[in-house]
Amino acid sequence: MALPRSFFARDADVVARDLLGRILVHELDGARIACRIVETEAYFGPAGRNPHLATRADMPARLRARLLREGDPASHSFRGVTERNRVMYGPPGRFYVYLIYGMHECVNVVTGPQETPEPQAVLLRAGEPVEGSATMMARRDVTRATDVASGPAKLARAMGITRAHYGADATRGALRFEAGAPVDKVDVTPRIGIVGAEDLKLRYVARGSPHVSRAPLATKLRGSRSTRRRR
DNA sequence: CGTTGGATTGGCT
DNA sequence: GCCAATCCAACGC
Repeated sequence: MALPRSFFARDADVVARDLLGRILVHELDGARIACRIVETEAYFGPAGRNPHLATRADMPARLRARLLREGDPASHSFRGVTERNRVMYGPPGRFYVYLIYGMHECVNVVTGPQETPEPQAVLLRAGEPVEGSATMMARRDVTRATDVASGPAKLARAMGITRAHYGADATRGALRFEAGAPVDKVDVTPRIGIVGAEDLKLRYVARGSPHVSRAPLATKLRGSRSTRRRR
């Protein structure tokens, strides 16, 4: 079963959280390749475009106040509509794919209530290969399943997602989401690789998954776990 | 194992 | 011109 439009017609933080455990499928060259989503990040929009957040009693008060007052400066939609981000200003449930660092593509799904449109999206940061893993490993030229889609650009590349999918409907078509099983243990942390909004905790991770992206720098986690030997 | 710098396009000021 | 929601090879220890 594909995830319905209504799934994406909710705020980015809610969708990002709920997307963990869901399946991203791509029917390509007559075969199915699929990943179970294990890491996501939510991106909101500029202040003033999200008045309904005031009614979000379930959102942490500090985060809610911050988004209402200052918006989300780390979002690609923060400075208004442009050629690149226009899909974020459209209806939820469509893919927003962009190029970064001149060579990597990253995939997002547009989210947010349809009645009160806001330019939100959820970045797909990592996945666990569940179908066609051999195809994905070959495409990425890696030998370990945990290296296939453990990062936003890796995920896009492994699954054959490019800017050609920009604006495509995520609820139908060759590239789409299927139900899967939601994850109940989730870690919430600051987003990775951004500057200026490091205090906003909008990254969602399936706790304990070995398929998540690697923290870039000295991520001092108290009680850091011991190193494990590979096989 | 941790850290660093280079790659390389295109969006935006 | 500047530099990004990244990745990985190359180092140093």
